[in-house]
Amino acid sequence: MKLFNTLTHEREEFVPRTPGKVSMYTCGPTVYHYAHIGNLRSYIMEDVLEKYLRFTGLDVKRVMNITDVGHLTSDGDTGDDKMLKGAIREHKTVMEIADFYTKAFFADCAKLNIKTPDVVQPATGCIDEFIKVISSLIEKGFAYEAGGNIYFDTSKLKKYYVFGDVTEDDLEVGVREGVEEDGNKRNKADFVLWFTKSKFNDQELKWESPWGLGYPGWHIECSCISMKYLGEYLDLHCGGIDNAFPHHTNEIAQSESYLGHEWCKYWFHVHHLNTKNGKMSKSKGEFLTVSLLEEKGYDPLVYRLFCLSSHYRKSLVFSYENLDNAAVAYKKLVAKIAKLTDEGELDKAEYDRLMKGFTDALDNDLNTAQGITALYDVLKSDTNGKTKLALIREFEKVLSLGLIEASAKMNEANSAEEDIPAEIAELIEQRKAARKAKDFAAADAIRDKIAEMGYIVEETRQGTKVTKKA
RNA sequence: GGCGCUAUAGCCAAGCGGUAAGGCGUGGGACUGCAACUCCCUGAUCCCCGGUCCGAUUCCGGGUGGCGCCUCCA
Repeated sequence: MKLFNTLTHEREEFVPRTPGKVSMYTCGPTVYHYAHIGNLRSYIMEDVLEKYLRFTGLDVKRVMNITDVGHLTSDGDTGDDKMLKGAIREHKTVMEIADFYTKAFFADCAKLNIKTPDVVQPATGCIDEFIKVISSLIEKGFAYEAGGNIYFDTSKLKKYYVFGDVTEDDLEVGVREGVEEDGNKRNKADFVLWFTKSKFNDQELKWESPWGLGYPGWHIECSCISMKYLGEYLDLHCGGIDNAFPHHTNEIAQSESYLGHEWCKYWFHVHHLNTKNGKMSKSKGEFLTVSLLEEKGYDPLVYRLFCLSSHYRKSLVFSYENLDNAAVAYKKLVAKIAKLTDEGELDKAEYDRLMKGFTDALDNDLNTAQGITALYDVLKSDTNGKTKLALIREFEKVLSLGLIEASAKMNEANSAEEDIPAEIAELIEQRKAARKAKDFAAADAIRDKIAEMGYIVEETRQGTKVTKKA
């Protein structure tokens, strides 16, 4: 398959280093608050990528970190610790906060049919690895101590800004409000590997290190966790586009300096979910969660469909109007699939043709929008139900929209007339009689009454249909 | 200011040199007591200006707009 590689700015054929095997790393959440649906867009698209790689027969090992320490609101020694802030906000300990929001994150993922990675590693579980790598970086001359902290020296690199053609002078410092420069740094782009001097006397999580009691910087965890589980070479690193700089740039700097060779070949970045006012972000305050969508009556999988109907490398504007659009499309899709039966012989030629439509789409830089179209093409084909269902089941291994399950549920609801309470059944009989007598006012009144009792009456081509309200 | 991504119908969106997929909505129709469901029909000189080419939405150059990053972010 072809993937756009942020490192080269080109669509490249994805060729893993070891034939048949893929080592894949994903930057996980900082567990100081709920994930919002913008965060989850990235995880949805990465999930599709992982599943498609598996679909094509590759053996994927995927690792994700959980940031539960060291993520400051600024990368100098000045920012607040996000975890600590969360703990203060909720009057809990940092570890309680981490535990709570880690669980919440995976619960949201489960609702969105996002598979849990093979390895999930909290940063606090790898302190020894961090110390090992930082020590080596100091030894090799890539890191220095200043003001009690250990910094990575970006001036020692041949090339630091790997994702864009920039020099240090091009960068404006303090563009964002509230960012202070750390005077300990030798170079503007240097970043902290290990903190010992911190203005937080109440920093709860501290570890012994050769440089004193302290805690790790944010960037070091991803490099170390990746290397611990996936070795010296990484095929694919994923994350949100906002992490390209500085986070991923710093990861590359420290990893390659430590290893002495190229580290990761392909970089996959998902673009943002925006509102009319720009990027949805936690620091701006207002943000949408999966639970909130559920409260408003949306199936989380409708949001997944919404994400899949756009390309991952395009910013996507969220609005309820757009989500409603997806909700209707989802419902219709499910209804169409529910009508299919597993009858007939598999039509091999048509199966292959339609399958090709799907794989061509996904092979083309994970074009999920086109993949959804391939799904519609299946439904519109004049082939038999067996062939269609076989294809849909295969597509669903990648799309994971829960279409088969939802259509089965729909069929169940349709055939569950025996579960209708006797009083409802009685009303339906009354309504039938009223309709027969052309007393439509009475019939409509009864229908309203039934609706109040939680059931929906519809006249279909097959006759009166009664379903329980969702 | 620098760097990156992007610009296609009311909305979402595909398209990778040979004269514009798909979804939602709208309007019309079939069906229906009504409604819902379902089915059929319905819409675009592809941001602008140059260039390359027999031919450009597609490639190149230059604009303009949107979004992102430039030490919190997925």
